Amino acid sequence: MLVEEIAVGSRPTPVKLVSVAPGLALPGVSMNFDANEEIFGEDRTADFVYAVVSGAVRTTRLLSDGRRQIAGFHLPGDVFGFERGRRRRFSAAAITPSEIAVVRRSAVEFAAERDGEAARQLWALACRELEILQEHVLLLGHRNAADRVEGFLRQLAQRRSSAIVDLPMSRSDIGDYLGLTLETVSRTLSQFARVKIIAMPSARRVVLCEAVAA
Amino acid sequence: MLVEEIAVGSRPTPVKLVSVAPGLALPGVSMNFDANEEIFGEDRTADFVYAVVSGAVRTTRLLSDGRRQIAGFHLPGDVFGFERGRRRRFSAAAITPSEIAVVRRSAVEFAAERDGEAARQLWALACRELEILQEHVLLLGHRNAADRVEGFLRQLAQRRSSAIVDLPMSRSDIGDYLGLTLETVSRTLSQFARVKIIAMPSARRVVLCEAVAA
DNA sequence: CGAGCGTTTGAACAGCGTCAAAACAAGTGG
DNA sequence: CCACTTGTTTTGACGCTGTTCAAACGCTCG
Repeated sequence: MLVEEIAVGSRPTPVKLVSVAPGLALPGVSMNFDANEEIFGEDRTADFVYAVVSGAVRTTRLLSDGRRQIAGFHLPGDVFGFERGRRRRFSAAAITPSEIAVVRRSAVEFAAERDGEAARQLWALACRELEILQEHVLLLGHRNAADRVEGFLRQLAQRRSSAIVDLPMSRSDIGDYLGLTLETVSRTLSQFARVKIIAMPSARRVVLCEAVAA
Repeated sequence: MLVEEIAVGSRPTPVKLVSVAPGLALPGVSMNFDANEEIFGEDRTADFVYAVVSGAVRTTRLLSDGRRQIAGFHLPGDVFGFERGRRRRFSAAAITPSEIAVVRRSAVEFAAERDGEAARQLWALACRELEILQEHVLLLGHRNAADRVEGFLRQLAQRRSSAIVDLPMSRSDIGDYLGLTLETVSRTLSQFARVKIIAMPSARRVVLCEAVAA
């Protein structure tokens, strides 16, 4: 049965309709992943599509120089794992313990062909991912560390619609996302706190002051 | 009539079916743009979708520090100008004299809802754009200039399926695409030529040696 | 309480950005 | 055909910013 075919992850619930996006329910399962547990690996066959229910996920690629680049952070409501070809071009792992909705790719394609509204929804989802990726490119385009980190915090705040930003990911993750070292990220955050651009009640929580939150 | 509503560009052909992608023809017009002519501007209403027939296009965003980031280069066969919201989040301009197929957005959405195959094609197009953007993020993730420029040349060669790469864009464009200055791009290319990684018959043409083309 | 991991901070170095000038290419008009 | 203009590309010198290497600090959990 389906739940057996999904090798990774643990304790899948039985197949039923899972909500991939508001107004788009597809047959799939909900699975739980531990922190740092791999969801799928590079070069594996891409038979499933995923939606974050709770927690946080990172998609990464190993670079030629041995470093890893984080292609994206995926938060509740985001989908990931779309692929044109048969193989994965990135690997994905849970950052914190996460609940993930898993839908068979063929089920998605089936729905897209049958149901015009579903096709529209899927297209809108892909466009949303496109926009998020475009914003990521803009972040990386900034030449200095301060602008990148500030933009990163802004984006998180905007996606969460809150000036209080929880950082599920480590400094190293943020660095690999922004093309910086973890030390530079740490230093920049400390400096922001020193000049009162942000408050840092703990290392994994940031509060943006009004001027930045805008 | 439609051709009047499209303000920018010149000499639009009458409305007919234009090929947006292999196997996807939609009602639209073909237009010609001069080098550096704007196709659409930031914050304008996003009523059209575009496909490059010939030439080359850049999509850009003005950054807070006054610099501009190039979000993507669009070559023949690429589509651009997809938008979820009503307004453009980037501006687009022709790099060289270009022929562009222009399709009304409502026509695209109409086709997507009616025709399952068209919806599939559109989804595939969006996924393709996603993949190109992901590769762009990977480029920008590299910490040194040499790796970024090398990756850039590799991508162009791969998209063109040729070791001979024509660069329609200026050094400044490449810099804004890679998050580098035009001087660094120029220096890096010169260095590549010096150590015979590439040959540069002219400033706008690069030939990759076998070891790099792979 | 101690072990282990993530974070912070420091000091020295290297690479890229900045500023500036020269070389080059392409087009214009005498 | 050549002098002149304009825009792009190349190259040089210098300073700053982020990386690198290293050590100390502070959580969290056994």
